[in-house]
Amino acid sequence: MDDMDGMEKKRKAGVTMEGLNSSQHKAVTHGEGPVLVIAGAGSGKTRTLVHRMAWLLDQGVPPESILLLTFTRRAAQEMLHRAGRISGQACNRVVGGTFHASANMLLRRHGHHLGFGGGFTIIDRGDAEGIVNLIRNSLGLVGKDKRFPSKRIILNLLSGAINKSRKLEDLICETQSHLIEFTNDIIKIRKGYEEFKLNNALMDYDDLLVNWQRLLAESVQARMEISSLFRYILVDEYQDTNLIQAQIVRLLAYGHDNVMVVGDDAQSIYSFRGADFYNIMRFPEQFPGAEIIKLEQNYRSVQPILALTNAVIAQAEEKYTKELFSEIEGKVKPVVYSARNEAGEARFIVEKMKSLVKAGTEEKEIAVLFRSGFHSYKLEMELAAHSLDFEKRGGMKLTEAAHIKDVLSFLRVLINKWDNLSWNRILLQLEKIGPKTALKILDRILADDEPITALAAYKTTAKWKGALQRLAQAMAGMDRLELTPSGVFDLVMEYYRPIFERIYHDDYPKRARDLEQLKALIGGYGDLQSFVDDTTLDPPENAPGAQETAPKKLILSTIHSSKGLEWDVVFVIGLSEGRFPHQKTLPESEQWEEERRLLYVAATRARKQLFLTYSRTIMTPDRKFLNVVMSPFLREINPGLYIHEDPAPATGGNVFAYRSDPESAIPEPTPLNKTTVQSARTEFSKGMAVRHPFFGIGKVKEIPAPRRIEVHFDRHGDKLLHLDYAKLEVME
DNA sequence: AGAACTATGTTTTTT
DNA sequence: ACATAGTTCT
Repeated sequence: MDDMDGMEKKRKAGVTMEGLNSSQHKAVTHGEGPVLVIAGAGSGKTRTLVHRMAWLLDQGVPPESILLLTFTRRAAQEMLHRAGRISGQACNRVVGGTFHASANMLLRRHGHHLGFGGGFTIIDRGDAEGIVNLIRNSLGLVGKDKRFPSKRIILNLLSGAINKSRKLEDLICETQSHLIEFTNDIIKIRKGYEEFKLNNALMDYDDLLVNWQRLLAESVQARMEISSLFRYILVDEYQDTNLIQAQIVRLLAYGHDNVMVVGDDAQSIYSFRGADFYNIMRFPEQFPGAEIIKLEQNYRSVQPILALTNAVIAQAEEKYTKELFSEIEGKVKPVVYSARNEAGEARFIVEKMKSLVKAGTEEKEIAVLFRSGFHSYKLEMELAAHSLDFEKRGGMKLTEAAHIKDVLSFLRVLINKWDNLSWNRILLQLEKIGPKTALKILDRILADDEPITALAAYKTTAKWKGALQRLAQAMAGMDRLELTPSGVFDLVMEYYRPIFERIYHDDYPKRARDLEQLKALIGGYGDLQSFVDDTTLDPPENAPGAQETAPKKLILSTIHSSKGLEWDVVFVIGLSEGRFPHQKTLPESEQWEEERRLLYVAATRARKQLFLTYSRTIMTPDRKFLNVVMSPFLREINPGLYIHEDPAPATGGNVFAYRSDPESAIPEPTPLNKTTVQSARTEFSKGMAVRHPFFGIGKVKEIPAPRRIEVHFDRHGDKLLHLDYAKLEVME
């Protein structure tokens, strides 16, 4: 990075191509027409795009005719910044961002206002309460019908449908058909959904893209206008696009086909969100005459790390064959560490970290990656105990926090007075008003032409009447057009602060800082409508003007959020069976393959040193200990590719199904030993009835140690067994 | 009796 | 943050 800084500073005009290999150079200087860059991890995909951007600018292409589509807003900013340094030109006129942000901007420009003016509501997890209540209410199933699906099921169905659906009608239809499976009362459900559909136009992230796609597909004029506006289109992480996004790219390039997409099929990890890596395969069909450039040299990792990551991905069922190689010197093999328990795993990591830091590694060059957010809890505690500072990524977003949503609902109601979900949220904040009462109030006021006035006039003898009046008064005060967004915000806070301090009495000072941040954000907007649109679709992380602060701390991150980043030292933790891949994943499924790619993404983040750790015992949801083995993805790999550190080797028992053969360079994977997996997954607890092939039927008496079990057998008395040896079956 | 509130346990990944 | 069960309020 540093040498590149120097290189970029040295030049004033004329893009330098130093440090690019011939394939990259070819991609960068490709003048016109479609290009597909298929590239491995760490092969300089993003660098190629950055250099192309700089090169285009250097050729005299005006910045505003370049459209840069990336996966995250942060990635776009980073790329624009770098291209600016290389070309010596300001890139702030290049349009860059996520698909959603660009869609929002372009649609606004074409007068297709999105957001809440039309009564659309974005669904997310936090809105579950409102949605489910609306459904239940419209079905007349208030707290009676036990057969009615739970909130969780409805939500899962909705989000499942969202990921796949193209149109609102499909969404409703699909959810409805799933709901029918869960209930026997088809007519009721249908009727309820019809009403639900009428009252609540649902809009999800993909619908925004559909709007964009429709605009481009249906209006030749819009298509012409936009495609002549953006003469060069660059797309990063193309394997993470969904079908609509691919269509949008196709339509955007109408007439000129100057599209360059880069991607790696082996790094496709977002299928649960609708991403389809076949988009990469289909690119040449969509853009006839597309040039395909492969980047196979890795510029990130040392060869031993690459050997291991290659082995991980070599097991994939379906892939473009790419054998990555690296010329970066280094002999340190990745380390696989088997800990006895999670505490041991955490201790190992902290100790290693401390010695690395002592030896001169900067803390910001170390990252810990894991499958799910909660896998790092133990480690977080251990780090805190050693007063090591860290930044956790992949947690909650600013706009997902409850208190931020509270404030946003006021703003949303001001934009759309019939936004029932936001109203619902506001009403629930009042004491003595719960879901039922809120619905009753909503029923009345949403039927009115002026909900706020109707609220003020709401007749009731209940104790909360005063609170309702104060709310109505405050809302009426906010609902004035001459107010600036900041002005509205201040009024909201004036009303909301006492409520805020009551609801979050535990930790409101901490949450108050988020509200300050929101205030700063809102200050950058001229009108409330755009603010509400933007925060809903693609929330900006920082207030305008706030410096993007490069973290100086050690990073803990979910693998998903680590995409596209790299560190000198990477720890991938929680590589136990049942934890990675995620428990519900079935072998030989699409999902299984995606989990494997996830491990690949994680391991390829490392430049110099890679640690893969797992614990032999994990805690189950019901606080029982579960004996587990190494993740199947690691068991498939030739142990010669890593150093196995094992402070307490499992005695007996073939933990590693893989039989190493030092002679064969690329070994055949041994199929997983199903019985081992089975017994490893079985959990035992006190009082459980079990069967032993020789001792017969018995009852678990005690579990003295993680791998030991004491059983009282009907005929043979008490026996202390070792789980590695004993073939115990659980009786149902 | 029904609604609101409190306490407790669990949690896949996210533009 | 959500689900669920159990308790208190109206």
